[in-house]
Amino acid sequence: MPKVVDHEQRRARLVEAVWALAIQSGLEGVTLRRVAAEAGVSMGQVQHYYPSMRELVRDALDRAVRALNAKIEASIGAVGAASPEVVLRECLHAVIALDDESVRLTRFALAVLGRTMSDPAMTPVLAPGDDELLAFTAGLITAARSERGSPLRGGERMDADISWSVATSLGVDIAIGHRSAEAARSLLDHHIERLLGPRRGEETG
Amino acid sequence: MPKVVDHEQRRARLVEAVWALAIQSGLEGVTLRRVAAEAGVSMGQVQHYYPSMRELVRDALDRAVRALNAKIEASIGAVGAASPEVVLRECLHAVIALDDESVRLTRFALAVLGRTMSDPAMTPVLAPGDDELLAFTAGLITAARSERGSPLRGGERMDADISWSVATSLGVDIAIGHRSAEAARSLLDHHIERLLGPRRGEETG
DNA sequence: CCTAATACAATGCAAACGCATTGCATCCTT
DNA sequence: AAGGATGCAATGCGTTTGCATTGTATTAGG
Repeated sequence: MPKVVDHEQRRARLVEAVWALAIQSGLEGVTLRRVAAEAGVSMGQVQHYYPSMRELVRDALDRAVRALNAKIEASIGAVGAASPEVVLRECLHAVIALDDESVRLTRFALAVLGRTMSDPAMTPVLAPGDDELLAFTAGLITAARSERGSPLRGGERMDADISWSVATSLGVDIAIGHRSAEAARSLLDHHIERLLGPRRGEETG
Repeated sequence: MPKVVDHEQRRARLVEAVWALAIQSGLEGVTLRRVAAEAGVSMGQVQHYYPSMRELVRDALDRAVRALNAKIEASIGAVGAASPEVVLRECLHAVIALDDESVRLTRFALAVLGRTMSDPAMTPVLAPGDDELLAFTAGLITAARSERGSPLRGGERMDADISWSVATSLGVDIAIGHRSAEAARSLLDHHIERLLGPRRGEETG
């Protein structure tokens, strides 16, 4: 019965505005009026789609995290069937191979993290790797090691956990400008090399 | 000529109030009036010691970072002269051995990080390990490895960089409640073990 | 065509904000 | 004792905030 519009598109536009504002002037710079202005719509429209500021930011964070995950999963899926080592490398590198959009999203997520801590309802969305992901990664490490002929020592699960920590930490460093992408990449390569150990027959000293 | 008071104590009290407010309700919850109330003083006093909100938060961040570093350096200094491996372990563990106060400070620093990105004047205070620290740590790693009789492969500088990333990343995880202290500790131990390699004569597989 | 529901747009409002100003009490200096 | 600098308390101001309310245009169903 009403005017028919694309709700999804409206929300996406508003959230986009929130991202832009938060990145350029901090989360404190995100107000209903400014979001409306940035999106080029009226304040009434913002209120129509989000009952409160809180909900707006919440959805913006939610969409940012989803978008980031989607990008990572896409680049992982792109490698297709390959050796465990290649897949592992792609997984970890995907986290730090941030295009401009990903940097924006990461920065936004980081900006929200501060507020997040005092708002338990928002926390879960930023939780670290789940059990499933760690188990999968541990499997990759095990396979890659045995493929290299490198000795297994157990603790691959911990190795996986640490590797994700390293990758995300480097990703954050890139996003906030504390590291260049190349520096992060070579660090991650170094980590993976140490992680998988020497190839069969390779000298170690 | 004026009333004589302990300026340092006043500022410390105000900054303490900022920390408390920021942790419990986010940085947005830090206002001049609330800081005054939390510190149990008048708003006039807050203004007297800090010309603007910005300066207040800036000093609060500065003091938080200093306090954190002081704690870490203290626990490192406590080990005195010891083997490189012991010193190295202490250095890295110091970052994740957070007492309640350190957790508060870390959380605060994290809360400010969001705003920081849009305020370049504040950024440097949160910069990662400097060259000096990395060189020192790389030296420890080299020494610890040779003490173990573990082969050197070069790249100790990168190993040092990665190790600090792991430690700080774990520290952050603890502070925001994504990991327990024990879990972080065993992960860090695992990392160090892999980092230093097998002891002479030890089986690897 | 009529009606009701929807999608806004416009405006209003109380609260809260940072900061400026003012006034007074205190204490050292002379 | 006088005087001036300082430490603060109190209050006021103009702006901005999130949100509520109200009004209006649009369109599907009857």
